[in-house]
Amino acid sequence: MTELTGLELFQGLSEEKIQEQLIALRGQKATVSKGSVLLREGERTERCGIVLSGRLQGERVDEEGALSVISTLSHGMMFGDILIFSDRPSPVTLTAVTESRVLWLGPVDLSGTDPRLLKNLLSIIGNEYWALHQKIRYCAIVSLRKRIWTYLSDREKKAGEPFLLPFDRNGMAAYLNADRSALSRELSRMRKDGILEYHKNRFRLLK
Amino acid sequence: MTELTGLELFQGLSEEKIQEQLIALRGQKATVSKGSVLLREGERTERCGIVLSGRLQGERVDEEGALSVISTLSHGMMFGDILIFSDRPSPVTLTAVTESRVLWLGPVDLSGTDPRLLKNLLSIIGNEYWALHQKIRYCAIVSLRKRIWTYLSDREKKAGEPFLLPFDRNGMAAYLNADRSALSRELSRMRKDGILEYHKNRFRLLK
DNA sequence: TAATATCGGTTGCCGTGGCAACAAATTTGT
DNA sequence: ACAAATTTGTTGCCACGGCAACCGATATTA
Repeated sequence: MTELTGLELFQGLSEEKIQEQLIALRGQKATVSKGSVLLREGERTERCGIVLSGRLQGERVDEEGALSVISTLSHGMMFGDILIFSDRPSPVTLTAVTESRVLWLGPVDLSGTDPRLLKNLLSIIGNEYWALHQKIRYCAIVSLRKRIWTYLSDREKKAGEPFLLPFDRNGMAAYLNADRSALSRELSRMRKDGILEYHKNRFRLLK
Repeated sequence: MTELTGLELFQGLSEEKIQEQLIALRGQKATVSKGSVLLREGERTERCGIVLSGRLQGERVDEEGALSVISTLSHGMMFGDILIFSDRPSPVTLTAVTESRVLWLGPVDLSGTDPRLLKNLLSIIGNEYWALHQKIRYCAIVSLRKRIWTYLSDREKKAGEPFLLPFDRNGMAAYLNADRSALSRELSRMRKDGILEYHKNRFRLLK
């Protein structure tokens, strides 16, 4: 169970306290297979969760069937946490991109939770809210090249020099709200212009 | 002070309880003049607030100077609430579109707040998160006409038959991430095609 | 009421990028 | 190792919509 002590939600709690809270929060681990759906767009949920391993993806398909990727979740990240206290249904479908292990939590009773945990939760929520604003920032950029560049720059700032994206080209296009072939074309142009190098999902920005 | 009892944050609290919490939350009312800035993009804040009257707008200007409107806030809506518990800076600049009155709250000490108020806060946060997802949904629609239509449909669902938008054309374009003249053109076409009527910011959808 | 500013509509130009179709490269399964 | 499937790159076409420029209408101030 020591794999839980590193999670942001449990920051500042002792091992024993975590175990205690885990019971109060009705925590239980589960393994989900690649492609399975954890949460469906439009459905209410009383449970949230934390990714222990693997990768999840928040996505939505419009009426024409076009896929739009909203977020990707990897180790330590939470999902559904903002929704369980509201009566709103999930705005995205949460899918496992790879086989993953998750810690399910809930239904949550606020009165039983440690105030430190609550503080951690609010901080996590702030981060998710921030990430969503980033996504909006990308969306708002009209020029595809600038959109790509802004996104890659942000990733580089976070991950440093040559970095990996959590996407294949389809996913990247779906996240950046672009046509896949247009994305490929623009990446080629940018490479030809000498402002970046890449191979598959490994990128390095020049200049 | 009875104007506070209707606010979502104070739902379920008695008048006296509200007064008590107001002190704990360091609440104070203020009037802000049209055009003034309540919160600047990139700055941290320890205070949040509730709109009592008037209208605020969350916006951002990109490096080319193009304005992008992220959200509009009117009576009863909160701002900054998600940020005060996280170390993230504000992703938007919050501006008063009209002269407005706001109730400032904070710095907030979690331990001093009523659990019902906390529950209300989490519900409000859920709604804001949801609204941001709506905004992303609009952003993700490539066709301008469909983007406009989706937005207007949502407004109609909420407000019914002929409804008013909280925008002039510039604001509407900035919210829908479009060029103003392109928006005007498309609205004209849609009117000619007989799928909507409008005059200034009053709209009615047909079909 | 004239003068000025703001706001909304219209139109021509033309580049970006969506779309489709195909080819090459890489991965997966048997 | 071969075949099938998936992923990625390339290219031609062309429409959507950004951009600029202009005009009329409405609102604001002197």
